Amino acid sequence: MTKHEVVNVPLAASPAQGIRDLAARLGISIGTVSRALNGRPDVNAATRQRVIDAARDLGYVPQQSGRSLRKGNTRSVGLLWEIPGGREAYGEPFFLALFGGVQDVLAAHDYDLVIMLDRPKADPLARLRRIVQRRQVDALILPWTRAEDPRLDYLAENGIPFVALGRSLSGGAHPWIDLDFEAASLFATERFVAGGHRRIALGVPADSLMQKRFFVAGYRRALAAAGLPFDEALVAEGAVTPSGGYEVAVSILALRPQPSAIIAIDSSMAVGIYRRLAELGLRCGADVAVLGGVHDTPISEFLVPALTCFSLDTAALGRRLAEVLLTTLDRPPRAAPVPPAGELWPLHLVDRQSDKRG
Amino acid sequence: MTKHEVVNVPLAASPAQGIRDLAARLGISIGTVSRALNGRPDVNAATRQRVIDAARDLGYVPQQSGRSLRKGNTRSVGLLWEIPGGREAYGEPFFLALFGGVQDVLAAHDYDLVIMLDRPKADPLARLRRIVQRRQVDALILPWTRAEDPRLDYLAENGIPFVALGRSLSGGAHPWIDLDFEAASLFATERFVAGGHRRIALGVPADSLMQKRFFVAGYRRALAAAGLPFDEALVAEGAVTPSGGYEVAVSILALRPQPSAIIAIDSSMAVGIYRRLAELGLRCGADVAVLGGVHDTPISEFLVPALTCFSLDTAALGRRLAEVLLTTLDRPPRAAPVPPAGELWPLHLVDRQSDKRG
DNA sequence: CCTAACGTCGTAAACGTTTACGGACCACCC
DNA sequence: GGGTGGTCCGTAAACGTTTACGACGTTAGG
Repeated sequence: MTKHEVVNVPLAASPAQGIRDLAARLGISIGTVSRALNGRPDVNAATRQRVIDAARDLGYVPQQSGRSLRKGNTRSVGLLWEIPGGREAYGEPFFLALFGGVQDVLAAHDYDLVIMLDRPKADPLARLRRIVQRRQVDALILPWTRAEDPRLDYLAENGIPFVALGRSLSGGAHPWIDLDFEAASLFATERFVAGGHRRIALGVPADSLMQKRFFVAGYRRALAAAGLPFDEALVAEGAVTPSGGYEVAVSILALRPQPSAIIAIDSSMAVGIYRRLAELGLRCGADVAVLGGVHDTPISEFLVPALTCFSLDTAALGRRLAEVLLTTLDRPPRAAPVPPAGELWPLHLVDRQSDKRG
Repeated sequence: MTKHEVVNVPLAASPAQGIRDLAARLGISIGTVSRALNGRPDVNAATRQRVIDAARDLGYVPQQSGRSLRKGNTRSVGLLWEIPGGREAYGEPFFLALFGGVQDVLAAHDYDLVIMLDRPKADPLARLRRIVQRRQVDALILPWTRAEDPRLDYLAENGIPFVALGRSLSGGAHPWIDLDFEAASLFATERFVAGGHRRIALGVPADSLMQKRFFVAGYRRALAAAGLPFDEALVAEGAVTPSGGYEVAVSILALRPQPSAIIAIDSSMAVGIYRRLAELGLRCGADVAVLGGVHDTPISEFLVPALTCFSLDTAALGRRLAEVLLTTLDRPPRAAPVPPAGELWPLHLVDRQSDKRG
């Protein structure tokens, strides 16, 4: 029995479980198989092709646990997403498009995106710590930072690469991407002032999200520039949901003199605002102008009247988040670290009917 | 230097990276540390407590890759979720509540839920295969089965435990949970017939989801029982989104004689239907009755008029999915296999205004 | 013809953990 | 005092993969 005969033996049909199996069937060593599949230079072109073909035919794919144990990384990026216990939750349509964008870029670089859900708990770091200590992911994406956000400090201390969606007061220098809520509310308020509105109300979330600060700041700047007084009662807090919008509208529309315009921070509040207006016999647009804030979800366009709101390319935002993460992740070990930078994304007004008299 | 002195040495403050570190600091072997942390019986109670305390203080958590390499499992359950490339996507509010329920039960059993996104591709099995072959998860949850669903066959062939959300024509016996769409549309149609409606239209998705079959089947049964003819033109197809609902309404309301009632399969179509009605000067309820199908999302309640639709405890459904999976997953290796069973969950009508004349 | 260089591949040692196995020690009972 | 049994713990071998290292054969250069 010569070597040639061994080599030409047809490969068995049953799937190969491990690299040893594959190597045995090809009559070569596991080291060569691994090198061939990993694109190392020191393997004969013909051998490499044989290995690749055999792996395809037998359905061999390296097992992740062995691979990451040896290499010390997982080639996956985590996204830890906190959802409240109740039935309503914030930002779903928005997030799906966002995650899709992240996924596309990561997949192109052979990274996996793993989304993990978390419930609000006494210790906000508990789950994050477990993920980091178990080394389940190589890097993290943190959606919606809060004003004081211990997650940022924790990740920075432990040297885990991450990118934050939103700015924060805590944490040192780290890459972030945020939407320019301040410019958006500034623009919206100026627009209403120019349209003759004098009492303009704001709908914002009740929690400590950074968004809220910036949104109110832009509003105040516009008022000040127009010489209008800032009335605390005009800033109403509620959940970023239809029911939250409803509550916001209830409190705002009970004020006297009644405000003539409402700017919500997020368009998901709009449905609730519309309902309250209808209950009071007020026409949206003609009697009270409504501007729907950020996120041009599929709903905005089909409401009656169609909702004027702010839009951005959500999938592009997701792609960019992934790209930023990859610049710190996929670089040679001894390369100079990239300075962490922030990006402020503009929001564009989608001009529809809900803010118009006609 | 006696043993006692070694034992009483205070533990260093820097975090322990591996089990060897922890063992060295405690002056015991790594085997004992592992046994202590894994709750094995053959370890002294005092020693166990020392180990647990030290692990807590030093922040030691076993690294996942080593653990799963040795044990042959990952203690995580995957959920592969296909999202279309466009901006709109189906069922987000519904899914978030569902996933939350899954997460809660899995976490209670010390399993991780990892959600992975996928784009529709030429080979619908590509991603699934990679996940299975890399052994990234121990089991899978498959949302929304199609009539012919190769994913089910693939998982069954490879012996991967899974539970499907929805029934299917393909695949052998496997556990599933489905919503009783047939009973729902039967009930809704009967209700409209009893209310005097004679031309009742249906809005269903364009793809091959099993839901659609059952939904149309219930509708036809109710019509037949009432002696009403089945008119194919009354079944309109569209995406399960506001814009899909709009398109469905456009085609339905152009029919002559005009239908007096519309039953959508999913409440997310309702916003688009409402808009089309408004454009035609028709009053929702008074002129055309609308029934919103499944999923009582936060939006349904706040639409004007409030949407009558079907509801179910989505979080409970998610919890049940996880429980079903765990019965096949968390049992001793040599126990008798549980016979795969299916569960059909009823849908309850939430009675609001959109289907009423008044 | 000797040496160096090169291309290709096999060998074996890691990575961090769990666990089968056996050994040390003690207590107990005939 | 010699078993016997039990408790507790250390040793070492896995799990599947990647990769440093060295070996082998060939070629080129002197």
